[in-house]
Amino acid sequence: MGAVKTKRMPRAVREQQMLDAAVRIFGQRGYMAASMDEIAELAGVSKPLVYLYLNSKEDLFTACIRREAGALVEAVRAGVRRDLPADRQLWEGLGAFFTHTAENPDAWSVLHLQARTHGEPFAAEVTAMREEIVAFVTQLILAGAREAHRDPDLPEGEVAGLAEALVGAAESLAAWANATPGVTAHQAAATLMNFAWAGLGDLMAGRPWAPPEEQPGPHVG
Amino acid sequence: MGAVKTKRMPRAVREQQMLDAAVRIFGQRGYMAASMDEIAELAGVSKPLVYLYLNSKEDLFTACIRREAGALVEAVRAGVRRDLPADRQLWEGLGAFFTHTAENPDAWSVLHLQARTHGEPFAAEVTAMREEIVAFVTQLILAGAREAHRDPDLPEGEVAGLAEALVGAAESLAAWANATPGVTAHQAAATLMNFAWAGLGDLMAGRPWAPPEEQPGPHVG
Amino acid sequence: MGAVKTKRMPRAVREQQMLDAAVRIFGQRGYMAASMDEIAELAGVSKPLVYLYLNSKEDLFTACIRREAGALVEAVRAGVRRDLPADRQLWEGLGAFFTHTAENPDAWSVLHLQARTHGEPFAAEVTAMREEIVAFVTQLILAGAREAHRDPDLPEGEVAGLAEALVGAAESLAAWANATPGVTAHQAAATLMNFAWAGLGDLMAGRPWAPPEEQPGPHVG
Amino acid sequence: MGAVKTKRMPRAVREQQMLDAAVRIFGQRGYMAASMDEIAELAGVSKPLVYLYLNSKEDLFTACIRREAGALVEAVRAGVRRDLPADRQLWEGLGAFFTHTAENPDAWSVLHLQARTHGEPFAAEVTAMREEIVAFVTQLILAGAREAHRDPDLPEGEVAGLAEALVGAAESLAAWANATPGVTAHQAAATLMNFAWAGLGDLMAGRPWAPPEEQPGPHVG
DNA sequence: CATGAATGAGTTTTCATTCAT
DNA sequence: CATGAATGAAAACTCATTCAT
Repeated sequence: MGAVKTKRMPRAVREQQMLDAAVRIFGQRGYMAASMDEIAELAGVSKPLVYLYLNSKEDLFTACIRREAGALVEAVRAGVRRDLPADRQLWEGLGAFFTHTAENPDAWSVLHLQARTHGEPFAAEVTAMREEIVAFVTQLILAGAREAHRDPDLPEGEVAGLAEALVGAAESLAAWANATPGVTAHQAAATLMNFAWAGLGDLMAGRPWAPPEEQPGPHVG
Repeated sequence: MGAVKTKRMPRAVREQQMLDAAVRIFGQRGYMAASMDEIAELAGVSKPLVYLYLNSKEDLFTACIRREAGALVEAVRAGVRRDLPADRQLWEGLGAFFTHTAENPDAWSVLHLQARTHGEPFAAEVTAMREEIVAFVTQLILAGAREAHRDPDLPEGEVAGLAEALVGAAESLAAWANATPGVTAHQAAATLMNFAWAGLGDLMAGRPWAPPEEQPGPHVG
Repeated sequence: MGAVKTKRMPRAVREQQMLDAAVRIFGQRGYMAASMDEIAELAGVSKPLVYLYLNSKEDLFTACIRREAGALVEAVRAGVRRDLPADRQLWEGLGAFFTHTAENPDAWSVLHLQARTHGEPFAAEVTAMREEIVAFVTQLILAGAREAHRDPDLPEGEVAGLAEALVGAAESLAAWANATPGVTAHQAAATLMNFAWAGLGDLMAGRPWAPPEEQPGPHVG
Repeated sequence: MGAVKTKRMPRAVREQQMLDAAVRIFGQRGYMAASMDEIAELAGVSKPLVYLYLNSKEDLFTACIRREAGALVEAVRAGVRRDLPADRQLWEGLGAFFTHTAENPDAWSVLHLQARTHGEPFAAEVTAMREEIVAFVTQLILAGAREAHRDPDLPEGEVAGLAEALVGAAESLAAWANATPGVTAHQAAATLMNFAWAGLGDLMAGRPWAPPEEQPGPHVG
């Protein structure tokens, strides 16, 4: 069922196994419905060992959030070449984001749903990650405006809302792409890129944003 | 604290009191952390009566979701005049949406967070509502393209993604507006409208979407 | 085994049954070794009911201590006629004390051993009772000195130590009498009365204190 | 915190370190609340080593009781010169007793509270020690009566009760002296000596027992 | 209609204790 | 000798849920 029951592993390894199991259970059952029994069983260890290493259900959950938040941010960071123009950077970042969330649905459930739903301490943990991403996007928007050779009329405060909307749309599309068969990370990224960069107005007028098919794009599996 | 304890009320009224209490508790504590004891006490009735009328915690939760989903859809529907051009309809719909979620934070928490986080059956309930809204938005996008007098190059499936992205951005902004002091429903609607209709590209080029300030807009409190 | 399992009793009655069971288990197993399961079973109810009425193990233990402390003080108070000379009052008080502790060995274990051994809060509870008794004895000693028509050379502070020693001896003898077959409450009271009033010196010189056999003495079963 | 972690010590030394730690933890936390983890850490050794040397928590506790009981009896024995008259011997014994208990409060807590509170086997261990002391006191009482040149009217069985009462009073006063600031071992011994030898009757009549201030008395720190 | 009395089943957490190295 | 890795068993406590009145 769970991990192969090997005896006597070094602590670091066991801890990762426990986090693997916990992310899976938390992601599928939800934080409260998840039982430490089930997590321990899936990890292939006894409950006391989980407590010995991770202290409590809350600490275990926090450890899951931290690990997965770090992994997601790292995946996006690794997927973006920072020497490209702003729209290309956004395109690559979205691709990496949708790919990672598609490949780790339980982790995405933990970050997007569970952590936000069960108390400030956990929510704060994801908020930190989110702010990193929002800051990145904000920067891209400003860079894009600069590249357009036009003094942006965008009020400082307005950009925050735009970045928030973009990230929110991305988060929502991730869940949608995961749940809708036949929608790949690539397609999700393209849809959002169009929506965000060209806008519905341009799309309707037949002026979509052109994805750069000729060059190595986002790393989509 | 709860409703005033009056004897002998018609069943329908009692049920609404119970749902009021349940939405508040579920919204604040979360589905699992909410206890039937607390809900019964806040509703001003005895626990067995709650079970007599609403059968179980799951049924009670489902009833909450249904009622609040209906109320939200109805609020949006009532806020839109269907004889306006597409962008105006979208503008009014967003205004109604942000207004309703701001005025009913517990209900919004139940729909947006709790229902999605505690198992398929509940998530399906909100998904149904969401699909209604997505369908409405999809229709608006197609109508907008038609109005632009141009054969939309938009592939059928692509529009679904766009609507999904728009609704997702709206949901995310609702939470953001609720949590950020000083951001009104009107501002949230304007930000999203700009983002969605004009797109980042146009915004950067100095071509924002113009909100119709001279006419009665969305019903913002 | 435990109380007869009767269904649907008024709360006050059930609470006394629970306290009865708890005193017995706490007295025999000790506070920490006692399990709420066992107490509930002996009381003939389910564990949740114990928690519903008594809140927690600590509260339950405190309730036991309070009830039994009150019962013991009341037994001593009821056994003493306050219009007698000091030595007779002491004699009657001791008799009542040894009788009560002999008839309620578990309660005595709770008060004398368990409560003193498991934390300040519990110990404070018995200390209050003890101080009542020490105060009574102190008063008797002073009254006795007055009756002896002699200005007592006893320094004020010294009397506290004497009362403490007398009460301590009584407590210790109670356990001894309970554990030694053939020693009645009457005999324990007589021994201690001799020891305390006459002193070893007088006893050795053949001058014991004379118990008033011709009159109704302590109520010994 | 605990003993300095030195490697390769002879077994006997290590065992004493463990017992030192155990007495301290048992005395402060209580038998059940004490954890083997804490004891091992305070002793500066690993848990398995504790088990290797002392087998189990019960055995460890028993070993503590035995060692401390022996130490207390030895302290009293060493403090008494057997060639003095009975009252002087009692005086010296009490002094040694109060001194030892004051200097070893954790050990006294283990013997007086913990051992008596957690089951027959442990209680029996202290009972054995207690009987040694009671026997010594009994002997003193009989010797005192002989010295008084008077055929003691004291019935054989009565003397047991008297010794019991005296020891009980001493135990109780030890706790009282430990808890009451400003009461020295010397004062406690004097108070009890007065109470026991002269008796309340004589005290009230102004005939206290005279402590031998001119000679080397009990070894009070 | 309404409720005080009652519980089965499950939760997190802790601890004494033992191998394998 | 000494220890890091691991666990079986149990404890306190909670909750949704149901009768009998």
